[in-house]
Amino acid sequence: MTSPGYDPAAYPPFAVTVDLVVLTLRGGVLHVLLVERGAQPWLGHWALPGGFVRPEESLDAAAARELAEETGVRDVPGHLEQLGSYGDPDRDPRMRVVSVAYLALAPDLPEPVAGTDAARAAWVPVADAQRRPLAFDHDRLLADGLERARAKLEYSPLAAAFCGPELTVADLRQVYEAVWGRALDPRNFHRKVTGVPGLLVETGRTRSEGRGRPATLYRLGDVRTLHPPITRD
Amino acid sequence: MTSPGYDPAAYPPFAVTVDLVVLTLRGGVLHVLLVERGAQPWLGHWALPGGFVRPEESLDAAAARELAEETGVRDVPGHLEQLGSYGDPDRDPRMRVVSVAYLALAPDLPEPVAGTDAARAAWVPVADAQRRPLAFDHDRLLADGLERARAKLEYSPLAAAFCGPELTVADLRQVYEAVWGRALDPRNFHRKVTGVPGLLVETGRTRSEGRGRPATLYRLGDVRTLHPPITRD
DNA sequence: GCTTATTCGCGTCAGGACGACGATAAAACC
DNA sequence: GGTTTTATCGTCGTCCTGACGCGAATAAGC
Repeated sequence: MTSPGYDPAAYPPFAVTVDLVVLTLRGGVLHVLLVERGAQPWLGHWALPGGFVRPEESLDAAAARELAEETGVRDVPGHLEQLGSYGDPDRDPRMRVVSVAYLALAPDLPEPVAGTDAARAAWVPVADAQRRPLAFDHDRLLADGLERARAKLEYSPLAAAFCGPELTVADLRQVYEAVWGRALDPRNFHRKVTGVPGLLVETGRTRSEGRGRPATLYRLGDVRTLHPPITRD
Repeated sequence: MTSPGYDPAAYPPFAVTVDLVVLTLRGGVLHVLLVERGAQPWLGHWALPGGFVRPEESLDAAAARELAEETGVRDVPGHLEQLGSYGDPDRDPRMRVVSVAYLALAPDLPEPVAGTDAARAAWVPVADAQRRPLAFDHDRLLADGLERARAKLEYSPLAAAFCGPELTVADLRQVYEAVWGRALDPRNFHRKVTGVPGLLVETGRTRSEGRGRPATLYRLGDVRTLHPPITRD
């Protein structure tokens, strides 16, 4: 709530940024979008992409804009949601910064383009990204984003955000296996996914991936929550 | 992430506040803490309590400080977690404000004290609070906080945050019924709650509420997640 | 063409959790 | 003592689960 007696001297202004945890699937492996910092502090370290919120844009709009800029794709398909805010007083030595983190899930995208403030940008396997120390508190942002994604796969159709508009049951299963880091029984997974009413709509066509029986092609239905959920235990 | 070429003219500063959705149980009815605004804008309207984040405190610390100030209790027992951030450009006509919302769950507390910037403060039944238009975008904050609380009761021991250190199964059930707004079968609820390993630890004593058989008194165990969950369907 | 490997999709089975509800236990109230 | 109230335990049929067998439909090798 905004106090009526706002005194700019007593409450110095904050800088507000958005940081993005962008996840995608490349060759069955979960990747996260990272940029290499080209300036102090944390010069040379890998960091999550992000930037300042502009005066006239909402937080969601700022996240969407940054996502498009950093991936080089105009309208990024997939999913974008707020993750949380991180504003410890010493997270940036230069000034007081509050960062609003966003989680993005996208299908496989082309190689990213480095922004003006980054030396380079790349898709990094999540396992590698978690091994190296990231800039600022981005280790925690990444961990929180991963946990959010893992939890949401259980009760939402969000796994489809990693796929194109038409997908097979095996596509979905590959997403779950990559995000959860665990193999799933193809037969039980097939039963559960096709058992959620309204989740998958048959297109009538099939897709052959080379070897094996062709898989039925589905479009995503309009359900928002999975009943019953796909549990991880 | 923070750009090296930060230009204060290009990126005017933001005010950062914390707003609190404080829920408690009073007489079996879910209440939320509201304050009546004593200044423009939204003078005379009810709003969620909150205030500015100070230069040297973290977001969590600011939320805890405001919670203590607005309730008048030094160390508020219960639970406090971040809900999300709300920063639409026009949410406050005076300046660009980003508000970090927090959700607090507390046992029954004394009547609140009005802060300096509020005409008065009161516990308001949630059903009443949702009927009147709250200041700023606080309708949405309240709705989001309620949904978060309802969802978290399913898979976390958070319902105990509404109770004291010693509680009965009926106490817990009353929390679930008040938050979900739905009657639950006492027998099935008892089986489910006592069936979660490590959730409830017997104290060996009982508590009599007047009529009826005395209930076993429990302390909360140290489980973080409920396996299996208490579902609402 | 025939076999083999591979993937897809369906079916079976036992175990566990569910909602609905009957039955018993231990207190207060009349 | 009898009734009411609340707590706790038990039963039953249904549904979801993981483990796993099996046929169907394709590509690759011979």
